[in-house]
Amino acid sequence: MSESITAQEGVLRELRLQIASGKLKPGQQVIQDSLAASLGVSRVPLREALKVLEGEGQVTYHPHRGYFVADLSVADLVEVYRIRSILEDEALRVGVPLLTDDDIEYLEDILVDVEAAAKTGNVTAVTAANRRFHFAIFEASNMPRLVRMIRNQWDATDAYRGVYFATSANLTHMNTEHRHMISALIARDVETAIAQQAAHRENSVNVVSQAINKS
Amino acid sequence: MSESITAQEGVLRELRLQIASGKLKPGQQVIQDSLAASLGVSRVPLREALKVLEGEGQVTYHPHRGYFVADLSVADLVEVYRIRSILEDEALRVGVPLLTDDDIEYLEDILVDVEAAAKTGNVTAVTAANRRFHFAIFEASNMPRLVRMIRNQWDATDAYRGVYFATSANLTHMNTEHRHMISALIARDVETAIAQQAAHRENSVNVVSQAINKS
DNA sequence: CATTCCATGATTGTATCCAATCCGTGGGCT
DNA sequence: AGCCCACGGATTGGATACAATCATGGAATG
Repeated sequence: MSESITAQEGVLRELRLQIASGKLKPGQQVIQDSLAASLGVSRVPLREALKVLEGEGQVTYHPHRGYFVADLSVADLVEVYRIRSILEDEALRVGVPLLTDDDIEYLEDILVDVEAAAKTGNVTAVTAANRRFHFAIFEASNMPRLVRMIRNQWDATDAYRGVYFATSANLTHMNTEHRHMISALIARDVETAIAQQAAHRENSVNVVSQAINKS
Repeated sequence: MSESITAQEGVLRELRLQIASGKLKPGQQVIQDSLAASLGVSRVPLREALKVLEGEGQVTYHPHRGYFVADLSVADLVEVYRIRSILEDEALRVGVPLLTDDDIEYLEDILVDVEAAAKTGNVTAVTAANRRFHFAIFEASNMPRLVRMIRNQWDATDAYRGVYFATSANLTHMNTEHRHMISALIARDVETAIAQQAAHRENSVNVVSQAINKS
């Protein structure tokens, strides 16, 4: 039998997808009645899922007026990336020295997935695999709270990330970065890993800030 | 007329108090029916408030089994304080140079409140004023997301903080620390401020870890 | 005696209903 | 015309009712 899941969890997953895919656009109000209906549930589990997203900063909430998909200002964007950088630096500083050879092997397996996905050009698959790669590294820190905070920051900009991985130049660039990163990890070279991760953020922030400026 | 507030907001405030005061003990299951009844609301707003607390790590949630007041392990505690330290360092590094003379004056006003509260020995008042002091500093960073993350980390250990401010020696110590801190702020001396804040955390972690070990 | 199974009560999950609030709109007044 | 207020539709907030799930304990079985 497939995993018995609560409606609320399913709703949460679906909402994340709709925000990341742009089906729910930044600034837009979430009309609970119609959204709940379109998801095939009542408003109760939907509202609980929205509370979770509110805590992550993916939506904002105004009492008696409802939930709105978060609309980041440039200042918000700068803050999110600054926070990402201090959190990710810490995760790498702690985690890289703890990497086992098995961990490295696992990371290389993920890289194979990423590159395979890149060949097919399936943007969703690339995005997911890229994420798995970076978070597998962060998780080596053994700091689950820290990793969750980093994940929240990534999610916060999902609505703007757009189609970065849709052009082959960007895909090639990503692969190069990943290869540099894994070399640093094999050498357990913390500082290079941190620098590499910073470069990765640099690309990301450029894509996202363009998306924000367009809107 | 006083602020019209939603039930859910009131419930959230009350839950925070009950967790911080130990009325809801770490590890204990939250029985929604009875708690909702004791708060005079139905389960719907209670559940939404619990979702918020779950996002902050104050309670844990197991589908179909319910919510439990978070019970920190020593490893969790270490992680929370490590995260606090990187977040607070950043807030000070950004915020201290931005402090205006007005800000400093405001901080001194708060310190007067803290010391007045200390004289009365009202633990709740001291705790609240102490918190106001530290967060007023953090807020100088103009990084609301960062400040919120720091606040979450403070909240995470509220259930264990106990009666630190109940002994006069500790109160005296706190006042001394605050005076050192404000000197550093007046001098816009980032590094000393960071060191002072680290010392403050050091006290805190000792208190909290004792509380965890007792349980 | 240990183990499995099921019945049962306790608790959570969700749908539905109604109340409270907000917001736009239009009529009346100056 | 411009302003104010009352009203009505749209939407959210919360209470209640019921369904789904889980945990407990005791009976049946080996």
